[in-house]
Amino acid sequence: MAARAATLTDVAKEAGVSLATASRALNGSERVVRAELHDRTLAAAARLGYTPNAQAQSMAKGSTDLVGLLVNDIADPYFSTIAAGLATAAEEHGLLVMLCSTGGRPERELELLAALRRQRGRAIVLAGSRINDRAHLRELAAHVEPFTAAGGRVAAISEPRLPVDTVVVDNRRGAQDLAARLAELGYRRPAVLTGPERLLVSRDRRDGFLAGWRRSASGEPVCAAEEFSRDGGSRAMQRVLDEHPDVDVVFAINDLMALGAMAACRERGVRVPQDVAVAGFDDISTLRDVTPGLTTVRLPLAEMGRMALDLVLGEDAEKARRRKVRGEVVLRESTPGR
Amino acid sequence: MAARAATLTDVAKEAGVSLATASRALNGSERVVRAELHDRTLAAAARLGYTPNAQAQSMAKGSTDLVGLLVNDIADPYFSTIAAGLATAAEEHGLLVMLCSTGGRPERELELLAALRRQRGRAIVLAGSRINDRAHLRELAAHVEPFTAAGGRVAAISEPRLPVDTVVVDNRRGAQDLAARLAELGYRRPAVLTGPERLLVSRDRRDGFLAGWRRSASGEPVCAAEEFSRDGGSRAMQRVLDEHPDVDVVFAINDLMALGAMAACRERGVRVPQDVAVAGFDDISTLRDVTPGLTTVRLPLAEMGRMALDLVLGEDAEKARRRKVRGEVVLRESTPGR
DNA sequence: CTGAAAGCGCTAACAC
DNA sequence: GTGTTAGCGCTTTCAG
Repeated sequence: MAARAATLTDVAKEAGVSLATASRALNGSERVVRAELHDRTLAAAARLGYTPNAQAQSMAKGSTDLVGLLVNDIADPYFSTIAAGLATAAEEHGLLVMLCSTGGRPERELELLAALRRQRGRAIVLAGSRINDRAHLRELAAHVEPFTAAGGRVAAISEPRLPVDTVVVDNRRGAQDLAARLAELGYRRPAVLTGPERLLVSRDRRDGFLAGWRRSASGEPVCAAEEFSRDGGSRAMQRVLDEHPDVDVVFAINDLMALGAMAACRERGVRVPQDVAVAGFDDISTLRDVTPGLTTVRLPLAEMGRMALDLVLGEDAEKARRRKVRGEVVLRESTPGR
Repeated sequence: MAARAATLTDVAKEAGVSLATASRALNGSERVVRAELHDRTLAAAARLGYTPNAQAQSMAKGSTDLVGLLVNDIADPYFSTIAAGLATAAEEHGLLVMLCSTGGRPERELELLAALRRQRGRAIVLAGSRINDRAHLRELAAHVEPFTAAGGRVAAISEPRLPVDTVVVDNRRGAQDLAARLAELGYRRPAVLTGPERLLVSRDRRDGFLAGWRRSASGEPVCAAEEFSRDGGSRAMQRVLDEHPDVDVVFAINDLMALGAMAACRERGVRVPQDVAVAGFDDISTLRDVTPGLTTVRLPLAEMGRMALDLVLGEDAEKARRRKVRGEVVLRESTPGR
């Protein structure tokens, strides 16, 4: 066993035609091959269980139909929704998506970017928050530059820190709008549950919220930083409950953290929204049915994946283009107002 | 622009060494190359922004470090969790995962399987329920067979319908156990919310539940089939509420459908669990915090991804091996008992 | 330890 | 129309 896979040469021999003819019949342009030879070739291919070798094909023609997608964590619904959107768009273009998950580790991000470069895909999409680390950014750029110089295309879905096309989420603005709405609803003692300081998403959303709050109401929000996850949200909420029991509304930097926060409240016997209101960010679809309904800032996640692919497949506009995405505040029962 | 990427030949020339030496220094075994030439080569490579061409490499050495993963829907947490588990395991083996999402369309599954074959990956993992369709199964097998015959490995995470290694989830057993527990809790008028009949997961879970129920209590469960999703669950629940308002417990074939069912109850003013109890299947992690806590059958999703990779990388045991996975009933507040 | 040269499977000129 | 042949970028004998 482990016999080698049938090659085009095998097929050509089996069909009694030349290599070139076999290639044309199987993978090349239509009509050029006489019907009889065409059929004979196809029959031979079927008999041999032949499948073209994509590696060899793309070497010979110097181009692939692969696009790489790099995400922080594929198990996170934020990224899996983006991935799904991008995959759908890719299918329409006949492209194959190579999806890699970095687990949020910067070194791994570099490794995977390198791996994607090696695959010589047509394009690479980087989804996932940039971190505030010049050295890492420089290394990233060092990979991106030769790739684009060689004709590869790169886009990012994140803060615009790299010299590539990027789908920019207006995190500040979204959080700011949310803060304004919450202040309007009569809340006065806010807390912000953030992720690690180095994550730009986290920083932007917090800063946006603070700005929006200061503009609309008095009372400085308290902040608690934890891991960027459901459990982080839970821990952050517990700290807030311990240290600032009078807080009346909590903004968690994303829905997952908000989920953890709500769970923490439940465990402590703190009622949401009667005792404390909770809001998140992203509008993860599986979370739309939690109770009480979670107020959040809706992001068009799947659409963002599609936009990134469009950017990366579109005209090469020399300069790094920006496509801005705005979040829309969605008020639900978790913030009924006072 | 669009200058071609630097090749090994370029590097060799730049470093003033032979192609073979450059190859050895950059990608081959260590020590064989004298330190000086080694360094000179690396320097040249860095200067040129050289990255090996993986396609060419794997052509030359006749093997890849790609493994393909085919899932129904990457946006579904069931699959994204499996994918994450598999990706983690793949990383440990230095393998790259090529993730493809079929959207549940059988034709697309075939197309993507073919694409994965073309990529000549080392292995392919098929995750996702098989459907009850002999023709489709035959076509699938027709792709799998030549791939394995040529030394490729294939594993499935699903019902064992294909002649390949498979991680088999004991859906019947899990549902059966759940039924027994619910009967024990005193429920007497059950309903089952299923997906399309052709989906084997759906069928197995329903049949398991029915069997378990009949063994433990009287009263035949009513069934409602809808789409295999949150919205399907909602619709199915509405129908049950309309046609069998006396139902006291509902088993939804998976957590997503259960979520939809709970939402439908809320909209109708039917209280869960006071008026009707609800249970799901899978134990999706983001759904562990819904209220009331959802009774379900826990599946080790990430672990299943890892197991599939182990199978596919392990000794080729000639015969299609089976690794059975059992679900564990997790009782939560959505089924407090009567 | 280093270099020359033969492929890996396929496409794309280029001839016939 | 169809066949021949020269690469695509790299690894790997096989000689030196």
